[in-house]
Amino acid sequence: MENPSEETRPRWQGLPSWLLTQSANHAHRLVTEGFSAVHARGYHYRVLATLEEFGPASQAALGRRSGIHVSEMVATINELAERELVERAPDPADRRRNVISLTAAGKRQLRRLEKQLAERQDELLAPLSPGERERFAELLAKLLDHHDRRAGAPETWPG
Amino acid sequence: MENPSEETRPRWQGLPSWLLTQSANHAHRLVTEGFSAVHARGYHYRVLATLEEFGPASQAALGRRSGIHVSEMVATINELAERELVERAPDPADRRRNVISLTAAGKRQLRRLEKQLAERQDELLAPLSPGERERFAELLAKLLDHHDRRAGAPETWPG
DNA sequence: CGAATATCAGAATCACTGAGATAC
DNA sequence: CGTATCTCAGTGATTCTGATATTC
Repeated sequence: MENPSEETRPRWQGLPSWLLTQSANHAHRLVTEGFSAVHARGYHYRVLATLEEFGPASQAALGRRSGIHVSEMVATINELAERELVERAPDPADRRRNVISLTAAGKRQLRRLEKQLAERQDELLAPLSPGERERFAELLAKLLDHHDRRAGAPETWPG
Repeated sequence: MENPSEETRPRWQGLPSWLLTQSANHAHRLVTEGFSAVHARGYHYRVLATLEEFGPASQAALGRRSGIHVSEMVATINELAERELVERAPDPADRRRNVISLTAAGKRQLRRLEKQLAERQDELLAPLSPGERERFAELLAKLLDHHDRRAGAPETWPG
């Protein structure tokens, strides 16, 4: 009964939704590994990148721009501030707010994270030719564009 | 500061790993919704489909074939048995084991689940032409095949 | 004895909800 | 007053690990 080389493939393994979610698991794992190699997680990268792109901002604004839930943002900023990768200062113009800004060390960490990210993309796409990679990204973008229009993007990622 | 139409797209939104994980979230959501429309979850489908495909089996064998963890299997079979979609009987030949088998009601439920699944695949792939859908599945299969060889498939899915 | 089976309890991760205090 | 911000506690879903008892 316990045949080690199982006879058939379960029927669902050809379904697009299965292929997609399984591939995404691999992608998630690769990226998470890359981040944790420099002692970070996905939220750290997203906050640092958003800060570099849009400049200093309140935690709420950062959350909107990076797609991170406000209550997650608190913990994320705690972690980044503790390592002095960002600075958290009260906003003199609006005392409800903290102004979060990128430090020099934060910028250096962002460079490391981007290096990891690039390497892991390459690892993820290893079996595909350059043409296939392009086609793959196009198809995914088309799919995502369609579904994001029908329901605001949920925004999940390695953590 | 809180411009409602945000200026630029964050840089990571073009990354294959991002596109893939976001698309997978949509796929996961669609399939989960489909299953819950008939009061089921992914594990239920997988167990029922595996039973139909391979016949009655112990919980451990079912787990290996469907990629469900043994300890998850207990709860899953509890849920299915309570609704009489499967039968759980002690194995006279090996008293450690339960023999799980599909009931007529379970087979009917499996048909409903497969109908949902087909519909949701279609919804997922809506923006793609038939040719694109084929190409998409090929690329995903190629990716998955590569990575599954390097690390035994983790097997996650709607639940 | 070691290995397999079924069960249960608990940990880790992830994203969210809800409530509170403060400030606009 | 209603709304926004920051914080924290807790929920629910998901997937493991570990421990136990039983049987092979």
